[in-house]
This record gives sequence, C-alpha cells and structure tokens, in this order.
Amino acid sequence: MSHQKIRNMEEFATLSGISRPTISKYFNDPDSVRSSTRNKIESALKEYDYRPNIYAMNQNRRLTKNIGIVVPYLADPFFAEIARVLERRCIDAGFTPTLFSSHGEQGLENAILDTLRSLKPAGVLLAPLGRASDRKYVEQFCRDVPTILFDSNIEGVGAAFVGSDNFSFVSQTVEYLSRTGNVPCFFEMRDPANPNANKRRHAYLEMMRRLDLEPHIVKIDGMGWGFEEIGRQGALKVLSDKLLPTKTVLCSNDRLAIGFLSACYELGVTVGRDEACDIRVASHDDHPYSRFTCPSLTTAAHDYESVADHAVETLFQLIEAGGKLNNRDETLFAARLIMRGSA
Amino acid sequence: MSHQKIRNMEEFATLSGISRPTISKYFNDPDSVRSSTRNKIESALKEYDYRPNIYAMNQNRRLTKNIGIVVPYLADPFFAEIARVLERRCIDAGFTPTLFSSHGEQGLENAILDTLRSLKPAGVLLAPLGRASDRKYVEQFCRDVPTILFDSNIEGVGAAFVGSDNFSFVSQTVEYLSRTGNVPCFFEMRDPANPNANKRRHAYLEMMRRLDLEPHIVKIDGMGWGFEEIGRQGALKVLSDKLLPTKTVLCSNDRLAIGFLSACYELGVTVGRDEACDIRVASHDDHPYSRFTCPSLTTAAHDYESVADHAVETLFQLIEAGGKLNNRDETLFAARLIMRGSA
DNA sequence: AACATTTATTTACGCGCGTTAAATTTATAT
DNA sequence: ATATAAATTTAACGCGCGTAAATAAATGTT
Repeated sequence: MSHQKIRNMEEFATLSGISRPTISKYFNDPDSVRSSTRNKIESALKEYDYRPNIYAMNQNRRLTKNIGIVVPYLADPFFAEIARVLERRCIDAGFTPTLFSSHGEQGLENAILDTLRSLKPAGVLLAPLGRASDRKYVEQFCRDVPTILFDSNIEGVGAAFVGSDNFSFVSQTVEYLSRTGNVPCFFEMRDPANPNANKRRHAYLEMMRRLDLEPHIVKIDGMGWGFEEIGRQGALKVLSDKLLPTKTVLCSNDRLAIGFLSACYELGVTVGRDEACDIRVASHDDHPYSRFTCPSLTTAAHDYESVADHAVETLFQLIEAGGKLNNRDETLFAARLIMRGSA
Repeated sequence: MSHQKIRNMEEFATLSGISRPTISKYFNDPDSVRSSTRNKIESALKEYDYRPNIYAMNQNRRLTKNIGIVVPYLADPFFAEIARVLERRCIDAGFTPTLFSSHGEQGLENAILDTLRSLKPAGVLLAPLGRASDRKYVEQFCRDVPTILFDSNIEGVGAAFVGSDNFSFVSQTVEYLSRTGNVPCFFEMRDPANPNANKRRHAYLEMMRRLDLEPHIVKIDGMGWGFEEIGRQGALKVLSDKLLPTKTVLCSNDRLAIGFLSACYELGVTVGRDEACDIRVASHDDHPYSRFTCPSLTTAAHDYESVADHAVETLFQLIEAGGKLNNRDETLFAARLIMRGSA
C-alpha cells in the first residue's frame, strides 16, 4: 500500500485511470459499473486507500445514505442497547448512522433536530423525550424529514410508530402475579415523563378490573432520569412506613425495580416467590442488568430485535417510497414474560 | 414568526438586508459585527428562523467547530456516563460533538476514524478499544487529526492521554481490604481486552509485594463485552468448585463484580464485611449500578468530572495551539475509595 | 470639516463531491 | 462485419457555505 495521501476524488480518479464521474458512480453503487472498471478501481483503492468525504458526498445528493438515530437518554442501558442494534442494522444496509442523545432535555432535542436537517439524512429514527418534547418542533421536523418514531409515540407525528405493546407487558405480569400469589400493587413515579408509563398504569387498572381485583397504585416522588435512586428512596419510604398495600409489587419499569430491590436488601426485606419471603417484586423492560439483581428480576422483555428490525425496515420502505407512506402504521410488539427469582 | 422556508444563507442575507459575507461572519462570531448590524440580523433571525448548514459550514473552513467523541462500547454505562459529560462540556464551549461507539469491533473503530476525517473535526476525544485496536491505523489518524486519548492509553499515540490512575485504584482497595480483614485475591478475565486490566493486575501484585502478602490471581474464561455474565459464570464455577484461595475477592472491575455478586446470591454465599458473612467482594470503577447491587459494592471511583474536564481542557489547548503540543502529557487522576456493604 | 479608522459590501474563487447531457468508446448481438 | 445497446468520458454546473481582496460606507478623532 502506497503511503501517498489523496486529497479528493479528482486525484484518485487520475491515479486510477478512471474518470471522476465513474468513480462517483462506483461509490454510489459498485455494481453500477462494468466489472473490469470495478476491478481497476478496487485495486487502486487498495493501493491508495482513498475514501470519499461523506459530508461533501451528501451535499448535493438527492438522497443521502445518512440515517439519524435519536434517543432520549443514552446513559440508560435500555436505550444504549436498542441504539446498538439499530446502528448495526443501518450499517449492514449500507447506511451511515449517526447517534444522538437528548440527555433528557428539550433544548437539546430541538438542537439535535436542527443538526439533523443539516445532515440531510435519508431518514431518521426518533425516540422522542415524550412529555418533555416540544411537540410542534418535532412535528415540523417530521414534516420535513422522513422520520419513524420508536419507543414512545406522539400521536399523528412521524410516518409510523414502532414500539412495544405496553398492555402486553402489564397483562402478562399482572396475570402471572395474581395467578401465582397475592394481588400486585403498581409502583411508579408520580410524574412520569415517558408516555409508556401512563399506558402501563392504565393497563394495570384495566387488568385488575378484568380480573375483578382491587387495584392499588403507589406513587413516589422524584424528578429526572435517575430512576434507580428514585426507586430506592421511594421503596425505603414505603417499606419503612409500612405503606405497601399488598405483598406483591409490580414496578412500572426495571430501573425503578433495581432501586426497589436495593432498598429491600438494605432493610432486610426478603424478596422472592418462596412462601417464606416477605414480598415479591416484578417489573417490565428486561433491562440488561435485571438478570443480575438479587434476586434476579422477574420481568417482561421487550422484543429488542423485532422492534429494531421493524423500525429499520419501515424506515427503508419510507425512504424508498420517497418520504411518504399511505397511512401511519403503529406497530406494537408483544412482551415475553421472563420468570426469575424475584416473583 | 414567518413560516417562509429559507434555503440558504444567500436567501437569508437578502431578506435581512445584509450581505452574505457579513452574515457568515456573524455566525462565526456574533461579536465581530457592529451592534446595529447584529440587531438587524438577530431580528431577521427571529422572523425567519434560519440556521446555516453545519456540514457545508465546515466544508471550507480552516477550523471547524466539530468535535468527535469515540468510545469502545456505549452500552457499557461507564462509557455512556463519561460520554454524557464530555458531550455537555463540548456543547457548553460552543462546539458540536458527535458521538461514536466502536461496539468492541476493530473494523468499526477504523470506519469511525474514516468518518471522522470527513467530519474535519477541530479535535477528537478517543477512548480506543485497547488491545483490539489497529494500532497503526489509530496512529496514522492521530498524526492527521488533533486527538486526545482517554480511558485507555496507547503509548506515544495522540497528543496527550487523560485517564485514571490504575495504581491508585488498586492500592486503595488492596490496602483497605488487607487492613480490615483477610488477604484479597484478584479476580479477572483471562484475556482482558482493555489495557487498564493489565495495569490493575500489576498494581495488585506490586501492592501485595509491598505489604509482604502472598498474591493470588483467579483467572476466568470468557470473551467479548458481556462482563457481568462472564463474571457470573466464573464465580459460579469458582465458588462451587471451592477454588477461591482467600475469603476476600477483589474484582478487576465492577461489571465483573456485579456478575460475581449475582452468583453469590444464587449459591447462597453471603457477602459483606460482617464477620458472619462468607466472603467479601470489592472492585473498581464505581459503575453507575454499583450502589444498587446487593450488598452495595465497595469500590474505587473514577473521578469522572476531572477526567472529562481535563480531557476537554487539553483538547481545547491542543486546538488553540494549532494541533501540536510540545510534549505528550499523560495525566492520571486518583481514585476515591467508596466503602459500601460488600467489603 | 477633514482625516483616519473601523466595518460592510462586492466580487470572485474554493471546498469535495453529485449530477446531467452530449459525445465517445466499448461490449454484445445479429 | 455491422447494428445496437451499454458503459465511459468530457464538460459544465450546482450544493451551501468560507474566505480573501478591493472598494465603499459608516464611525471616530482632532
């Protein structure tokens, strides 16, 4: 491999003995040039190790190969995990994904959407902040840029929504818990920023109604994205003040449950399905750490792969369709109950 | 606010009654234009909500405002957290950070470096994969682009290195553990990809030598980035086969320890500093979840803020110095011992 | 009011590539 | 060998903005 530095496509074209437009064509789709030309280019490529400037590439293109991925909070392993899968799918399909995190802030979410306009992405996979989102801003963005919403839905915004079926999550946990022991109460933050939280509460109430059981909701205080600590503090209070209405606790999400279990351990409250245990705890999300809690956490798992696959698949359809789909599909994937030690 | 869409700076210039070069100057530094002009521009800005295309901006600029941040594995909350702090610092300083994760793969790390060249960043904050990195590739990149290495060092590569002082981590935990109870053995992966792991082992051996104690290293099998599961499997084996040489275990990092604690719980092995407990477990990193393990994990904390601050600070110096620093500083921050329930 | 100084405008080119249309070459079919 | 189709080359323009030099206008100073 020669160590000569190549500044641009023009230079590479001269060195490889092929015209620049053909080189450009090659990079846009290697199969669009004759195999003899392709070979020449590829051997020159090995020799000089040239790669076109992707941002200049996308400057004057009808359709770029950029894809924007936006999540509300990347330090949350759930979003880190789904972002990882989404990135991989995009790369495998020949796109260049760029990942952004709103860090839970509306201002940042808006700024990211502005940056994305500059990127001229072929499409965007957006998990909005939810209640904290600037609805009008997001709406306007989605009108201008082909966007699929995932994780948390904003009615009517974006070309489609792909997420998990909150009712499926809660119905399975509630059904399982009430079948195998006493009635679950629902443990959640007083002021959840994520719309999924509200859907889960409604699902809990609905399921309890169907099973003809009395619902109990335990609301705890706390702001921001430090769910584990919020769950822990809430549990410490609820447990030491003996405010727990039942001996089975269904947490709205795993991160709260992780904090809850930590508080139980601290207070010597035993958790598990065994009769001898003080309480049972279950939750939703199948957070990457939920299998390592003590006891391991019974939960309902997202179908990460399906959500990611379908979101990416739908985005590609949207892109091929030129940015508009006939109707706005909302696809929800069912949960899978994961029975572990805690309930 | 008018809803007229503005396509480019030319259009905005006409509408605001100011020439394009002056507008350009304004966006590069609002204070570089007369206040009367600034007011005109800013009122037009409110009216039309125009924002320049950042990628076109950076196309022909001496120095862009882009900063690349690369971490080896974003689904690891440690990296997610430090990336969050780094992003915030860059934004506050008026830069546009872009975050990339290598997902533990050399090919991806190289591809990211290529993408970064296109981005023409003013500077890059790079946490390399470590042993899995393509050294020559990274080296060449650092010669072309002003880069600060963080977290894991590659000797002589990049303009500076900012990280944590592994000896400080291990010396504190070893000293504490051996002072307050029996001798710690060192629990680690057989084939750690991260160079910090090797430094920690050496630090352990050195500390044991200084304290005139017999060192014991327990190596477990496992590949990849699923450290918790590797730690859990390793612990299950070690504990059930009674291979533990001492009653105090010092894990190389918190993620292994999280798995270890999970295995202990499964096997009914009690963990804690209480005399009645079977073993003690401690570790390093102060992982975001280490305070929620059962029992909560005694560990040595990174000085996240200082590492992030100093890395960003050094990068800004590097940028202002035109991309070269006189000598390659390696700055290591000391750990802070966090005593919790596990040891 | 006359001059020096700062700031803005005009003009023009460059960044690295996409894209188009017409002209030309090369491959495939008959 | 000839006709036809396919691929490549040439030439030229555009994307949205940075930047530089020359000129004009506004501001500051005495």
